[in-house]
Amino acid sequence: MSEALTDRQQQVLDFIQAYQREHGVAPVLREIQQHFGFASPFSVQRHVDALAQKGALHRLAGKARGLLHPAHHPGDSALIRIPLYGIIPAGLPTANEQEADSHISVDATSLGVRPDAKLFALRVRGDSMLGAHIVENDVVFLTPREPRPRDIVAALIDGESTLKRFLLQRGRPFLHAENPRYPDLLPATELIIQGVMVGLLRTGAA
Amino acid sequence: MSEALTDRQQQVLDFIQAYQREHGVAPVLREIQQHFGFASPFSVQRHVDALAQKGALHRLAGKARGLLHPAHHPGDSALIRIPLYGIIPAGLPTANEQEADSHISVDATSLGVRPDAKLFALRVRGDSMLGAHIVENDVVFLTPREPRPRDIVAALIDGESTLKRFLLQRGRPFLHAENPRYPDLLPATELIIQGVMVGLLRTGAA
DNA sequence: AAAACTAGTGTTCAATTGAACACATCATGT
DNA sequence: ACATGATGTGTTCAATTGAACACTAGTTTT
Repeated sequence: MSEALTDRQQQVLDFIQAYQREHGVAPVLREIQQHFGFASPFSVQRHVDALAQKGALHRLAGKARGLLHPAHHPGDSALIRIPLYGIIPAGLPTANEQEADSHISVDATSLGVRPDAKLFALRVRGDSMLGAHIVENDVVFLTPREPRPRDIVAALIDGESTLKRFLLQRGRPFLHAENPRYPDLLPATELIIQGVMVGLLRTGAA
Repeated sequence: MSEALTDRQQQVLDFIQAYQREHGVAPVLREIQQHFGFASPFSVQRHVDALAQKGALHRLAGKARGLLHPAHHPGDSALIRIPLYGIIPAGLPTANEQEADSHISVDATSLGVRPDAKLFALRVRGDSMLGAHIVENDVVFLTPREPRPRDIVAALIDGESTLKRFLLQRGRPFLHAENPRYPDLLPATELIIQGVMVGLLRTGAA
């Protein structure tokens, strides 16, 4: 479907990509013109037209800076900025992202979540979820929502948040630590479920 | 440092964010105006000015669609784009990122690597590294460099890349699968080490 | 040699779009 | 009462910027 690009077209495409990364917005036709030293904006115009026709570029006709990389497509490369808490404070960490220790940026599609998902992250302490292959210092991504059975959740127990697996037994919710050294079942009533695990990031090797 | 936003300013900021996600470019002042039903573009202008002054928004003065999220800042978020391969082909996957299945964007600091690090990613097949708490469908991040003892490496064995732990025994390099069901030691000579694991991303819960 | 394609020049026009000013309203606090 | 600030209206201006046309030149294809 997408025909091969000519050398010049590839160069223009590369420049647009680089410009977007550096400035956060698409370049204007005249900026491309300047970069290549063209004497006329029309040269750029036709290269861009060609790129759009070959599907290598999506553009918003008539709109300023409407050059969009297919890769940078709506939704596609939507980065989400996830606040990382050492210990999740009591209450839901919704509004005040300021108090986060730091932030992690990941693109939504790689994490398999919606681009507008409200996530927060928690650094794992201890080995209570070793059986689920979650080790100390792992960073788990969580989203506040109602847990479903077998979800891994962050629950607030004794003022500290802990990772547990959310289970149903005889129709009643329980929390289960995936490590035989920990109490097997805790009644999940009266407990605050802060979030459901949707992903994990580990740095370094094991 | 950043003062509190008024209700209206927050609404405007939210709209800009939503618009960017949906269209890939920032909205134009008049588009914001329409969305809120303002009769005058100047209202928007002052909200945006206020947002910029409070640091909630970065803008390119005079440029069309120059409304930038601080999160989307240039330089600030040293994002690295990591090509994800299903199966790493023979040879080092350096230049041709084009053949990657997809890309994952993560900020370098969160991964604990240098911003100019050349990484690639590999989706884990099988359970050969279960002992290191790496499970099927995990995505491991690797960098091409000389392995050190106890590093987890991707090695090319029989035309397929496999994760193993790199060990020294009696001064000689060996590869070790962290799973008793797999052959314990393989001589690491004559094998191509494609990369050393520097991180891991898991989507979904366990 | 003719046709087709890529690349570029010079120029013009109009739509898009950011910026500015003066004035009005409402709430808040002094 | 008075000042202050947030919010909104109407209007005007100028810079930014995409789109178009006519013409030239080199290369490849037919």
